Amino acid sequence: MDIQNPKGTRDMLPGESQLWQWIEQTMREEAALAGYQEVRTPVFEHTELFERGVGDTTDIVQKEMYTFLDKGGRSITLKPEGTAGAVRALVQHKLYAEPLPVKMYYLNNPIFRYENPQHGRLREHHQFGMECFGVKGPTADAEVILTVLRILQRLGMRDLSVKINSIGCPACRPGYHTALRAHLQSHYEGLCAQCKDRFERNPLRVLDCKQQGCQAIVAGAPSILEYLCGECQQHFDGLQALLRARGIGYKVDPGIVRGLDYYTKTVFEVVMQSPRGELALCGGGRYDGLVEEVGGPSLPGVGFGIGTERIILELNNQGIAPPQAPVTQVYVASLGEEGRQPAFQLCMDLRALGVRADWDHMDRSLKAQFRFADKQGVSIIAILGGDELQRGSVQVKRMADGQQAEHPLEGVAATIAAMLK
RNA sequence: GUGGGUGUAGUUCAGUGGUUAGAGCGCCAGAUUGUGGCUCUGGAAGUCGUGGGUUCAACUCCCAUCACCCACCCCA
Repeated sequence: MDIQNPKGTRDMLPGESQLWQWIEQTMREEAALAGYQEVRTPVFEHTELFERGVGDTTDIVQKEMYTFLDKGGRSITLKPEGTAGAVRALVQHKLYAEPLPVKMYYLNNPIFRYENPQHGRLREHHQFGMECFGVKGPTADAEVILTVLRILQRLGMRDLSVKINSIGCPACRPGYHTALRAHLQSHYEGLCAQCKDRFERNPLRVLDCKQQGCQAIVAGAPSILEYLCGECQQHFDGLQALLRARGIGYKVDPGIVRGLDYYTKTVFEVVMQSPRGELALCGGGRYDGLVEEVGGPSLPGVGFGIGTERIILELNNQGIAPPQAPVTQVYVASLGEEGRQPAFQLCMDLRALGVRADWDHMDRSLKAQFRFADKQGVSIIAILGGDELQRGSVQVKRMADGQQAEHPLEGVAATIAAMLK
């Protein structure tokens, strides 16, 4: 029996849950402030959804999906990204018939990609994402970008950069493809093997090749921004005006292209400086053709996904920890057989008053109970010994200053609860 | 998928062929009668990742395998 979690997965242990819950609460609150409601879709979908939605020329679909046949012979795939499932739900349940826009978010959906694990890269990770459907103009683009920035800011992060780009639409991208191909064609021999392949399938992806030779060729390539049609240009200008109006220090980077085929017009990334260079924290953009591609009406959309494990990486890099609530506030120490039941009773009374209370389950010595309670960070210990029980009272000790007083057992739960305020 | 590194108590790590494998931290217990943090003392705890092989003898050398870390690739 191999007791080991599968490669590329991680356990979230009890000691980390406060961190996750703090992040999740921040996400929920900011999404709610922007009028987004939670959607939960299945962990797996029909493979075809991703082949059509994400695009079957992408690396994700070509080599990174967890795909298998179920017992009914259906081809099933574990979600490799968050948007397609949300779009499928929107189309299937005809949410677009509701007043527009339709705004939804998903919170820590597990995302699966079969890759070699590395720094900030797992086979199962978790994403928060927001999707806004039905808005053609750049206000929605700005809204989702600003919301993710607010979340990161509220978590206390500094020095994150926002990069935006426009990759055009079906009207203007072909013109750019032609121009880009023409440029790459004249330097074809200098391209790496992979880029020669990209040249055929998706020349845009040559732009973010890291090979030196390709970089040099790309440096001289035409920029997509010179080929945007009027509508795309106007959209991009509009987005930038909105970001500037909010004082967002973004950078236009014609090199960001994104690894999913569904994007149109706006694409963006929020990038962190890891010790080994840049790592994308958040990626997103506009996908005006996706709803239709999945079988719905022609409906524009824009959204992003952000990896929670990467947020945690960056929080650790920046030395940020959540406000810690003590696991236990009040510890009820008892001595011997006769103290056990009164301790249990007092503890339950405290819990009924909303106090995090616990007692000794381990039959430890009083000293050990104190040590244990102190390690839990409790602020009050109530002591039930033989002497106190005879007098119908209980000792209440405040850990911070060591002050201790005897109170009648009757009504002491309320007294303690009041002391915590 | 390709290449490099690592894998020894709960944890961080020492230990490179030869008795019962060690340390810090953590854990448990004690330091006079029923009281935490500091200190001192003691204790428990290890299939040396796993499986083969070489050898009189393997944590140590060789091979395979698994996992982790790093690079490429790509991305959250």
